[in-house]
Amino acid sequence: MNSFNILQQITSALESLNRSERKVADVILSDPQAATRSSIATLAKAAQVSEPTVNRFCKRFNTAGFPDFKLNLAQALASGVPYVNRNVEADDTADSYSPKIFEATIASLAYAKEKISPAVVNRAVDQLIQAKQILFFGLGASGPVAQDAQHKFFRFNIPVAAYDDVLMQRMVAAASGTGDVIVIISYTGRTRELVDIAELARASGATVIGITAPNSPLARHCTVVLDVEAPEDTDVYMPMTSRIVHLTVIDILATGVTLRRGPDFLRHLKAIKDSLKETRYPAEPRV
Amino acid sequence: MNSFNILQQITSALESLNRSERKVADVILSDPQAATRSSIATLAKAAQVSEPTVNRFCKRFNTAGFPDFKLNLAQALASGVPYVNRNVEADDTADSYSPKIFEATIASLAYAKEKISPAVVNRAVDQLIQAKQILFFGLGASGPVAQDAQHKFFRFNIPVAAYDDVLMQRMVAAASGTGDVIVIISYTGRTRELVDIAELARASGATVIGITAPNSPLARHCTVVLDVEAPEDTDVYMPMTSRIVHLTVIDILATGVTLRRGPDFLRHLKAIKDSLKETRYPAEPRV
DNA sequence: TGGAGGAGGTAAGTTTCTTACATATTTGTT
DNA sequence: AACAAATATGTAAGAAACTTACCTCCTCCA
Repeated sequence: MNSFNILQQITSALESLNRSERKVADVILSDPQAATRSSIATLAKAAQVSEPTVNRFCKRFNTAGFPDFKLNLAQALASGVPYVNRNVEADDTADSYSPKIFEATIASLAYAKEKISPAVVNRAVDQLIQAKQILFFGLGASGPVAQDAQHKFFRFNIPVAAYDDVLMQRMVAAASGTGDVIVIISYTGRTRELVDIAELARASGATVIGITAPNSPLARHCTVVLDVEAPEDTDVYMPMTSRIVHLTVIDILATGVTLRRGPDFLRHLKAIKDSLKETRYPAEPRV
Repeated sequence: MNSFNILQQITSALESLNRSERKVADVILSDPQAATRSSIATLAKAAQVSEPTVNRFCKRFNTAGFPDFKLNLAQALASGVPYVNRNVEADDTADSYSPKIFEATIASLAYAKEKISPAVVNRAVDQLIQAKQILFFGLGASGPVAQDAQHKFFRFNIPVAAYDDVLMQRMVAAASGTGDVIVIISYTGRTRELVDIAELARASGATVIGITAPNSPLARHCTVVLDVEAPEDTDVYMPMTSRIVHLTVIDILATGVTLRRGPDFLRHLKAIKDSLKETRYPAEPRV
C-alpha cells in the first residue's frame, strides 16, 4: 500500500521543512486539486522557488519525481480520506459536518478494507457454516449490530439469536456447547463482562468468533478474531464509524456463508425476498 | 465534478473503439494501476501501437492528453468506486468478495454524500431539537437501525424509543401528538404498513421525518424527507449498503443535534462516556 | 477499380522534468 | 568575529515525455 495519504504526510511534516520547501507545501496545501493539474514550472512560480526545489520537495516525500508526486496527490484527493483535521468542530454547519461524517466513515471502511485478512474471514466462515446454532452478542452500540446480524443469518435457516444484555449472554454462553458458534461484537475488546463470557463459552466447548480490536483482552479468548482496529476517537463521544465497519464485516461473513452454500441456496434467499412483495406498494416506473 | 470514473467509461465504450484503441483499452484495463505509472511510450509499446494512438485514445475520453488521462485514472482507482462489474460472483473467494463488499459500501456512501441536502438535514435537526419525544420506527433490516438511533439519541436526555414491530408502531403513532417526532426508516419507502403509520402520525399532529427513498409513497407523507436513493440491488438478496447509509444519516442527525446543544452539552456527553470506564479493562500501552 | 475518408504511423517540435554544477546561506567552531 | 563545513537554493543544460503536423496505408463504396 501507498504509505497512506501524501497530503497528511505533508501536513505533518510542515514543521520540519526548510524555507523554500515550506513555500511549496503551502502552495500545494492551499489548493491540492490545482496542484495535480499544474506543471512543475507553474507550481515553482506560484511558490516563488526554482523548479529543482519543487523536484527535491517531491523526492523528500518518497516519490520518484514531480509526475509521480502529482499522481499520489491525485489519489489522496480521490480517496475521500480527509487530509487536514476534518473532525467536526463546534461551529460547523450542516454544509460542513455532513460531508465530514461521510468522509470519516468512508475513511475507516477504506482502512478496514486493507486490514482485513481473507484467511481469517475464511476461517470464520468455516466455523459459521458448520454451526448447529449461531449466537450474536453485543452490548451498547453493538447491540443493534448483533440484531442486524441475527436478521441476516436468520435467512440461512440455522438457529440464530442475538442478545444484547449481559445476563442472557452469560446464561446462554454457559449453556452452549460444541457446535455452537458465538460471535461477540465489541469495539474496544475491553469490556470485562464480554471477556468473561467469551472465556465461559470456550470452556463450555463453543466456538467464539470475535469482531473486535486486535490484541485486546477479548481477542485473546476467541477462536477466530476478525480485527477491526480502533481508529482514534474522532467523534463526539459516540461510537460512529466503528459499528459501521462491524456491520460491513457481518455482511462479508453473510456473503461468505451464502457463497459456500452454493447456487441452490440463492434460490432459497430469493423465495424469502419474494415473500415480502405483497407487503409493498408496487415500484413506480423510473423517470 | 469530474464526469465520474473514467474506468467505467472505458469499459462501456469498449465496443465502439476501433482496433488500435481497443488494444490500448485492453492494456489499460488489464492493469490500470500500472498504466498510471507508465509513460506514453511504455504503454504504446505494450499495446503495440504508436504513441499518437495512445494520445488520441486519451482525448477521446475528454482528457487534455496523456498526463491528464493518467491523473483521471489514478483518481478513479483511488476513489474506491469499482470500475468493472464488481458484484459478488458465485465463484468468488474471500480474497475477492471482501474487498468488493467494502467497495460497494464505500461507493454508496460516496454517492449519498453528494446527494444529501444540508438544508434538509437542518430542517430535520430543527424538528428533533424541539421534540418533546422522539420515536424511531423501522421494520426488518431497518429495525436494528432504529435501535441504533435510539441508542444515540438516548444520550440527549430527551424521551426516545425505538419500535420494530408494526402493532406497536401503529399504536404509538395513533397516540402521538404535537411535539412528538417520529423518524421512519425504510429503504424502499413502499412498505404499506409504514405508509399508513406515517399518515396516522401526521393526522395525530406528530412530525414525521422519513429516512427513505425519494418520491416514494412514504416520502409523500413525511414532514421532512432525508432522501437515500436506492441503488441497484447489487447484493445477494439482502439489504446491505442501504442500512449503512441510513446509519450514517442517523450519525449526521445526532451530530447536528449535539452541535445545536452547544459546548455545555459536550460535557454532559463526556460524563456518560466516562461512566463506562469502570466496566472496562484498562487500555494497554500502544506498541 | 479508383477515389474518398478514416485509421494509424513517422518524425519533428515543444513542453516538461531531471541532473549536474555553481552560488548563496546558515551553522558551528575556534 | 571569522572561517570552514554543511546545507540550501538557483542556473542552465540535457534528457525524457508528450503533442502536433503530416504522410501512408487500408477499407469501403460507387
